[in-house]
Amino acid sequence: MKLLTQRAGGTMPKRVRVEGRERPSVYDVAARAGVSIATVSRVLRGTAPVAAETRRRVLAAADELRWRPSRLARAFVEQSHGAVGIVFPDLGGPYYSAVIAGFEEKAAERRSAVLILATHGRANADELVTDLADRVDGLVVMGRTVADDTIAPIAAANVPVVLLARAPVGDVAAVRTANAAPADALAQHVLSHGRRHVAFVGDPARSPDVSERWRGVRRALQRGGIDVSQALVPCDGFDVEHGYKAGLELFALGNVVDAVMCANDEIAAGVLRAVTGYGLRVPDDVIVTGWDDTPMAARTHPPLSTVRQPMHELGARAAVLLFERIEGHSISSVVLRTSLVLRASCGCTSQQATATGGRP
Amino acid sequence: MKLLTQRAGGTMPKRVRVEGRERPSVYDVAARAGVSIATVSRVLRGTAPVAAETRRRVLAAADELRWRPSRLARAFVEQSHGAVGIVFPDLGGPYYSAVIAGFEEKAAERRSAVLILATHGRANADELVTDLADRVDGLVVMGRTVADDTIAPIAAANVPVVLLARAPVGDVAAVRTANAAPADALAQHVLSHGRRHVAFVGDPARSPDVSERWRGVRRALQRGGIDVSQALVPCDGFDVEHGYKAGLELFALGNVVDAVMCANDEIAAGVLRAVTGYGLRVPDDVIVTGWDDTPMAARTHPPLSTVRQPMHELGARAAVLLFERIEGHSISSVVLRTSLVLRASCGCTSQQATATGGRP
DNA sequence: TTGAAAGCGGTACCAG
DNA sequence: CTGGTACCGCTTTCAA
Repeated sequence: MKLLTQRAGGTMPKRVRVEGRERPSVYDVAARAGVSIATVSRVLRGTAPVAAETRRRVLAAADELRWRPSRLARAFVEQSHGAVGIVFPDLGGPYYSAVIAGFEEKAAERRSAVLILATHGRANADELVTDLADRVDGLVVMGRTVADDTIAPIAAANVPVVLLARAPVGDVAAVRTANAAPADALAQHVLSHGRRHVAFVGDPARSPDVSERWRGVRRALQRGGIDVSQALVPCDGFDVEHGYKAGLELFALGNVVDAVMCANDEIAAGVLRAVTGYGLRVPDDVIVTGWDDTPMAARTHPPLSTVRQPMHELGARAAVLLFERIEGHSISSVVLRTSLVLRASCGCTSQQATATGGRP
Repeated sequence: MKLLTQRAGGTMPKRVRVEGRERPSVYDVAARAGVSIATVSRVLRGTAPVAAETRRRVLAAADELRWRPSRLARAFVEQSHGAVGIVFPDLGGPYYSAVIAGFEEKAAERRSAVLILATHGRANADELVTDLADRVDGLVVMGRTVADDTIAPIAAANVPVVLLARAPVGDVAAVRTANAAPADALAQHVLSHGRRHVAFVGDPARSPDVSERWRGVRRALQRGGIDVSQALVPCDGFDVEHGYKAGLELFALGNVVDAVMCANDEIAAGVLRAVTGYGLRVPDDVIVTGWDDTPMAARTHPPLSTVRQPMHELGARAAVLLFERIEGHSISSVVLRTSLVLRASCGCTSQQATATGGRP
C-alpha cells in the first residue's frame, strides 16, 4: 500500500501534503486509496463505472480521512452555487413566513440552499441585492423591495429572476395573486350591506398588492356613486400597531365612516381595536375587512371578513418557476386565485367563499 | 491596442476566448486593458499600488465588458463562503422573526450572506444541516432543531458553530436567555396572588427553553407546597391554535385551575380565548401568563403578564459570537437577561419590570 | 476500468 | 509599478 502511493510517475499527487490539521482533499484520498483523483471523483459521483474493489478502497480512504468534497471547489468547477435567493422587505408577520415556507420547501426538494435577504428599508438595499445576485443560481424578489433599475441589470446578466407579488416587468416573469378584482368584489359586498362611507386603510405606494387592492376598491366605490376623495387612509406599515394608529386617527377626525377596508388582516385587527376602543360596534356601526385570511382573521372579535390568498403556494410557485428558469426552460407569469371569506365583521354570519380573479 | 493584446509571450491569456455570450473573466478584462490579470486583480482589490493611467484603463475595460469578478472563483481561492447559516425549527411567529432579524442585521454589517434553514420537523433535517455546514463559514443552530450527534461532527470538522436558545454542549458556545430563574420568580408571583392550582402549558421536550421554564415553575410550586404531579399540560406547538386547544382540554377536564402559566405569549393568547370561552374571568377566576413579551402580549384582553426576553439581541449576539469565532477568536457562552412584565392578566394593574437571571 | 492533464476564474507571491 | 505563474480542489475529457 505504501509502495503503491509512492510509485514514481504514478498516482502520486504533485503537491506533497502532510496529513495534518488541514482539511483533506481528493489528493489525500486518492493517495491513501492508491488511485488517481479521477477515480475518487468517479466513485463519489457515480459518474462512470469503477471496479468494486477500487470503489471499496476509495470509500474506505474517504471515510478514514473524514473527507467531504469541498463544496467551494465543486461549485466553482460546476459554475453553480446550488443556492437560490429570496428578497423581502421584512420577515415579520404570517404573510412573509408562509411565503418563505413555501419557497423553502421547494428549494429543499431540489437540494438547493436558500439565501434570504430582508432589506428592512436599508439605504443600501440595492447594493445588497446586487451582491446577492452574485451568490445564487437564481433570485426571487418581492414587490417593491428594490427598484426596477436594480433588477434590470441582474436579469440582463443572465441571472434567473422571478418577481413575487407584483406585475412582471420586461421579460422577467412574476408570480402574484389577484387583487383588483377581489377587492372590487369585496367592496361591492360592503356596499351591499348598505354602507356609503367607506375608507381604505393602507399605503398603495408600499406594495403593488396594496396598490391594486385600493384600485379595485376605488373602482367599486365609484361605480356605487361614492366620493372616494377622502377614502384613502394612510398606514405606514402592515402590522397591528400601524393599523391601530391608523384606526385611531381615522375616527379621531370625527369621520363618519361606516366601513373600513384594510390592506391586510393585521391592519384590520388594529383597526378593530381602535374602533371598539371608541365604543363603536362591529359590524353594526362599522364594518371592518382584512386581506390574506391569516389564522388570526378567524380569531378577532368579531371574526374578520377577508380575502384569502394562497400565501404558501405563492412562495412555492415562485420557487418552481425559478428552478425551471434556472434549468433553461422559458417560463411565464402566474396569477393565483383568491377567494372572499365572509365572516361576522362585515355583517355576514355564515362563511361563504367565492373564487375571484386569477388564472392558475 | 490590438497589437498589445496579441504580442507573443506577452500578456495574452493562454485560453483564447471569443467575446461572446459567456460571462467575461479577468483574462478578457486584462486583454482589453492591455495588462496582466495580476494587475486587474490589484486594481479591483486595491491590494497594491497601480499607476493611475493603468488603473483607469482596467476600470474602463471592466466597465465596458460589464465584468464582475466571479464570486464562485473568489470564494474558492479565498476558501471562504462569505456566508453564514442559521437553522430553525420553523419560521412563523414573532419570536423567530425577531431572532432572525437580529442575526441578519449583524450579518449584513459584515457583508455576509445568510443561509436560512427551517427544518419543519423534516425527517432528513440532520442531513440538511450537515449539508448546510458545507456551504457556510459558520453556523447557528437553535434549540433542539437537530440532534447533538449531528452538531458534534460539524464542530469537529472545524466549522464554527454557535448554539442558540439552549445550553452549550462540549466546547460549542451558546447564546441563550435566562429561563429557570425568571420562571421561578413568575410562578412565585402567581402564588403571591393567592393561587394554589397552577398549570403550566407547554411541551418541555420541544425546546430547552420550555424545559427550563417548566423546571423553574415546578421548583417554585414545590417550594410553595403545591402538588405538581398534574400541573404539566401538554401542548404540541407554540402558536395560538395549539394554546387554544390546550386551554380547551385543560378546562374540559373539569380541572379546578386558578392559574395557567404558558410556555410563550401565543399559547397564552390561545389559552386566554379558551378560558374566556368557558365564561371564566381573567384574572379573577384564572390567572394567565405568557413568555417573550411579544407585541401581542400588550394587546390581549386582558393584557398579558409575561417575561420579556431580548429576542432581537439573541440573534444579534449569536451572530457577533459566530463572526468572532470565524475570525479565529475564542468565544464563550452568553446568558441574556430577562425581565418580568406584569400586566392585568395576573391581577396586577400597573406594569413593573424586574431584571432576573442572566449575566450579560 | 483507470490515469494524466486541462481547465474553472480568481489571488498572491516572486522577479524584474 | 507590472508581468509571469503557481496554486485553490474538483470535474471531465482523452488515451491507454
